[in-house]
This record gives sequence, structure tokens and C-alpha cells, in this order.
Amino acid sequence: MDRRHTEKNEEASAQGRPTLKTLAFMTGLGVTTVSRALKDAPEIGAETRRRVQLVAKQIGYRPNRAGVRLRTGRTNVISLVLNTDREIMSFVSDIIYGVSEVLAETPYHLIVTPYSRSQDPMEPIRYLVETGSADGVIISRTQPNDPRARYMLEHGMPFATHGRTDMGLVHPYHDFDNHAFASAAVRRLASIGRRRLALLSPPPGLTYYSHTLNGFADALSEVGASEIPFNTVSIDHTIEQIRMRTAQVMRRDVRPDGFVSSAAAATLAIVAGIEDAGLKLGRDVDVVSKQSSDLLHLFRRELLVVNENFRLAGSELARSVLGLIGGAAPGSLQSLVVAGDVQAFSSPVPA
Amino acid sequence: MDRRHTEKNEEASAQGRPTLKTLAFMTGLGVTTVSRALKDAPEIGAETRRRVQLVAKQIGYRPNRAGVRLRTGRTNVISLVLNTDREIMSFVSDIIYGVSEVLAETPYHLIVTPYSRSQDPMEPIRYLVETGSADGVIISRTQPNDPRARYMLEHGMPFATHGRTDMGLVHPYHDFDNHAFASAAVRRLASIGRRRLALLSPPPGLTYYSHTLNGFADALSEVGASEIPFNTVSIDHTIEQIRMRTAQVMRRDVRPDGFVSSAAAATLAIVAGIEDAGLKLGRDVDVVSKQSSDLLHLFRRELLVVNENFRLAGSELARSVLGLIGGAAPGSLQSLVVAGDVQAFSSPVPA
DNA sequence: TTGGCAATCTGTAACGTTTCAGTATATTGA
DNA sequence: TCAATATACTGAAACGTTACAGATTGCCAA
Repeated sequence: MDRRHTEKNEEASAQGRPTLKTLAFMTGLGVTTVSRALKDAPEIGAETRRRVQLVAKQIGYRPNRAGVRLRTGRTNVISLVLNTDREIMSFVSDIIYGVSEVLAETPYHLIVTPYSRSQDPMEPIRYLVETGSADGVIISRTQPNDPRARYMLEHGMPFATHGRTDMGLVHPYHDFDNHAFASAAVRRLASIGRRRLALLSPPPGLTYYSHTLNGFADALSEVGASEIPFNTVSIDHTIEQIRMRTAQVMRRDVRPDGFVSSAAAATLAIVAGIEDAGLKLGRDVDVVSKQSSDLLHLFRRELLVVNENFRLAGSELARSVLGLIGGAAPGSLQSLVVAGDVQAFSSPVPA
Repeated sequence: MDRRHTEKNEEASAQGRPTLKTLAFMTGLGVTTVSRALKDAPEIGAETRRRVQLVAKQIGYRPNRAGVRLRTGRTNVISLVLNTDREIMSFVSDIIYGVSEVLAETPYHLIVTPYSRSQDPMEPIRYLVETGSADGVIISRTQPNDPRARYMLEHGMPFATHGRTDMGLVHPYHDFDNHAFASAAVRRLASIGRRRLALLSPPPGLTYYSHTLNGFADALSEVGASEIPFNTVSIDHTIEQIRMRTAQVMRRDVRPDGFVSSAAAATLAIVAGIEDAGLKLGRDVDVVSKQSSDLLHLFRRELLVVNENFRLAGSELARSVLGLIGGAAPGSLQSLVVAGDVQAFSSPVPA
């Protein structure tokens, strides 16, 4: 009554990780049946299915990733592509944590694919697509006309971008409403009497550069304030460059009485530059800054801040890629976080 | 004269990634020969070897990771195990970048394996070992008696730790000399006349907690200064907790006139707490802090800092694991970075 | 000439999985 | 009753790689 034991099946039990063969041996079924039973295929009897799944759970069966990958091409890997030297510090860990959070409940692993300044940003993308090293990709530093997005779209590689593109192509993204941020910042500065505003923008070339610029400009004309050009530096410049440039502009006759800064680290440099010029934050000038961790208020109580949640960004991006892989419509996997209110620490709400 | 074309070999060329079969077809050799030629096996003719390697390069052959992994068990993956909520922000990105830098020149991928507060730190380790998901592992938050290190040692999983253990077991590590840091910090504070020092330590339990404590205590008795207990908080506590506790202790009659802080973010909180109590940094009290990015001097010019390079840590850790995998002796893969001098920004070198 | 041996090369099997093309058994329709 | 069909299962093949156990050839010593 025991018809298994195909001569070859040299006692599949004993040591090593359990495989389908182990399960087949234990249940007395064929590996095909076991495989199907585990993925709830319809042509498996209900009881058999339950039995297989029970045994699998009992002995802690986990599908061999290499086997699955070789057979199906599915890697169960999501790749986060990062610029190794430009990417701002705290971004990264937050995004990674956000992504991890979501992937933790799935069979997916997160791999980090870095590229450095010297390299073509397309290189890691090409690598991933050509070698099929990932089922999905997350990129940041998104550009209006992003060759990476176009390439992945053309090659059918599921991806999500941190930041939007502007190519008339629809794909998943997560973005922070930087237009709203810049506008709110300007309005806030205007509300406390600031009239000559400078913007420390994201690096030109990235999509949110123009979002930020537009939000800044729109609110500027709305409140009737004027702009002091400050576009020789961006948040991609070094702390020292920003600091010097700030000090320089603050020593002019017509100097800004308000700054809008797109990054927290850069804000430290702006404040340092202001103080280098012998001026005082909150008295001579106010600064509204984005921040991702809640630390700027410790730096100077006079700072005004807007929070951007990168952990959330990571989660959303991960959810989007998974959704896309799962067959959802790309258009349904886009999220935009509207900037929250400008927060102050020292003074009460403005007039 | 054309003896290939084993009926089965249905024109291995055309589309899809090139495989060994493709190469075999193109060179007219067997896949075994091609496989060996590519890895410089000795029993392959010099010319054949060159020819195969040339063709391989020409058509951009890359070994299929799943194939290799399934066959050999080698994953070509290094896993960085991170605590998702405790790990201090800038740590992470720097370490990741450091690791990436090294892995970039190798066939290895970096995967991030997270675990959260709620979980047993052993869980990700067990997962990695049981599923064989990585060829090597990097862990941080190392403890004197670290069950993860012991487990991996027992199971033959190559790993390196960020921070040392103290179990009498030899394994690769990279560490920053926190004893030297704390000593230097105390000496510096003493040299500018500070006599009542408080230490904001790493969380108890981690190895560098006692290193730091010992360095602090040793130098304290050396210079004849006294300690103001401050051990109800550690750098793992929230900014708010540290801030409140600092303010509290600074309002006492006998209060610290010097702080040693093991983390930059915590230092922000300490300074805030000092100022909450109506005291002034540099006048009433001095603070020596570790920092990993060069930002603290922007925060308060009076701060004294010691730099810790986490990017270097990442590189060293990666090199260590790779070395171990490559068969090097674990004892030869240990590095300890001695703390640099305490740096000031505002005042000249102390008397 | 023969046997031995080194130098090169080769086919087959196996890693664990899924898919394809069945096979056996029971059930149904007529 | 027979054939058709549905149900529940199965073996074999394939993904790309490497290891094992040969093959084939040429050369040299005897």
C-alpha cells in the first residue's frame, strides 16, 4: 500500500532544508501536487491542500528562492537605486525603513543598488533590467524627462519614482507637494512682514526644482513680495558653499529678509551664513525650512519648518511597486502629499 | 567540419540574455569547457580560454545568479542587518554607502534585512542562516555576549560586527575606540577647567557602552575630576527625554560643567536642555560630542567634537566579510579606529 | 608498436521550482 | 452499457550553472 519510494528518492528526510521533494515524501504525494497545493491551485482536493499546507507549516518549509527564480524569472527582489554621494543623508535611512516596513510582510527582499557621481545614472538601471536582478525598482532624484523611467517603461520593468516626471507617461510615483510647500512658506514669511525673499532650491534638473520654483513665484506675486536671486547655489551644494553664498548675499544693501530652504542640512548653512554676516535670525531675517526629522527647532528656536515624511515616502513607493507588479493600473498608484502647515516654535501664530 | 548543433540546441543565439549555452554555440565548444574557461580553470588551453573570454566580453555575458545560486549555494549577497527604529539616522546611510562602495567592485549585492523593536534581534539572523539567503552578514548594535555572533559562528555563517564582542570568540569586527574618545573628551574638558562631568552614554547592553564608561572613568580619575550621574538616559532615548533630563540636572545646585555625548543628535538635546535651564554653552558648561557628519559646529560654535567615520566603518565591514568568505583568518579582519583629537571651532587650542 | 600519460575537451546529472502533457479514477449523459 | 467528461493527481522537462566521470588526441618511453 506504499507505492512511493522512487528508487531515486534517497530518503528525502533527515538533514538540510526541506524542499518540495521532502514534502512530497512526507505526504506521499508528487512534487507537482505539493507545489500546486501550496499555491492554492484549483485542481487540488480541498483536504489534500489542507494537509500539505499543514505539513509545510509544521516543518517550516520555505520555497528556495534560487529555484523559483531560475524557473520563473521572478526574483522576489525590489531594488532601491541610490546616488551614493548626492543623496541627502537622512533621506536614505528613512526611505529604507519605510520600504522595509512594507516588504517585511511579503516574500520580497530589498536590495540597494548604488551609483556614484561619476557614473551615468542609467547604468544601474540598465544593469537591473538586463540581468533581471529585480522584479521592481524604486528611483529618486526624478527628472521631468527621466531617461530611467522611459527606459524601464519601454522594457517592462515595474518601477515607482520618488518625485514626478513630466513626459506624458503614466507610472507610479510618490511625491511631496513642493509647490504647496514653497507657497505656504512664502505666505508665512509675508504674514510676518517679510518682503524680500530668497529661495534655496533643489538642484535644477530635478522635477521638484520647478515645482518649488513655481510655488515660490506664484505666492510671491500673490502676496506682492519680491525675490532676491539666490540661484547660484542649491541644496546639492556643500554646506560651506551655501554658507559663504548666504553670508555674501546678506552683506548686500538689498538683502533678503526671508529665506525658503528645501532641505534641513542646507538650512543650518543658511543660518550660519546669516550669522556670519552679523545678522540675527528672527530679527533681521526669517527662514522657513523643510525638515524630515524633528531637529531643526533645537538648532534655532526662531526657525519655521514644514515636515516631510520620508518614511512614509518609502512605504508608499514600496506599496506602489508591489501594486504594479500585482497588476494594478499605474495611474492608481500615484500619491501626492500636500505640505502641512508651517510650524513655529518660538512665537505664537502670526497676525 | 561543423559538428555542433545537437538536435536540441535550437539556435541558441537570437534573443534573450546570453547563457553558457549561447557561448558554447558561438565558440563551438561544450558548455562545460566554456564554464571552466571563464573561471580560468587549469585544464583549459590558453588560446581557448582567451577566445571564450573575448566572446563573453563581446556579447556581454553575465552569469545567471539564480543558476549559480541553485547549483552552488553561493548567493553573492551580503546582508546588512539593521534595527528599523533604534538605529540612528545618519549611521545607516553612511554605512550603506561604505558597504556599497566596496561591493560595487564585486559580484556581490547588498540586501538590507531589517528588524523592528518588537522583534527578537535573532530572528533576522536565523532567517538568513536557515534560508541561506546571504553569503555574509554585517550586524551592528553589538553586545559583549552577542547571541547573534555566537549563532552565526556555530552555523558557519561568515559575518562581521560593527563593534566588538567579549565572548572569547574571534571574529571580524570594525570598531571605533570609544574608550579613547571618552578619555580624550574628559581630558579636554578638564584642560579648560571643567571639573564636574556628565556622560550621555550609549545604551547599556551594547559593548561600546562599557568602553565609553571605562574611558570616561579612567580619564576622570586621571585628571581628578568628578562625575555627575547622568545614567537615567542614553543616546537611545528620545530627544525630548534627553532634553528634559538635561534641563533637570542643570537646575540642581551641584550641576555638571561639562558633558560628554556619544551621539550628535543627542547633543542637540543636551544643548537645548542646558539652555532650557537658563545656562549658556561655553560659559557655564562645555560639551564634547561625537559626530558623524560635519554639522555640529553650525549648531553651536562652542561645541567640541570628535569625528566618527561611518562610511569607513561600512567599507571596513564589507571588506572584512568578503575577506572571511575568501578564506582569510578572522583574526586578521579586525580593525579599530582610534579616536581623533577633540576639535574646537570657536576658541583656539586650550592652554 | 604498444601502453601510459598528460592535455583538452565533453555529456550527464543535479540543485529546487513550475509547467506541460498526460494518467487514472470516478461521474455523468445517453 | 459505453463513451465522454470532470476530478485529482503524476512524471518529465526545463530554467542556467557546476561537478563528476569520462572521452579523445597526441606524444613519449619502452
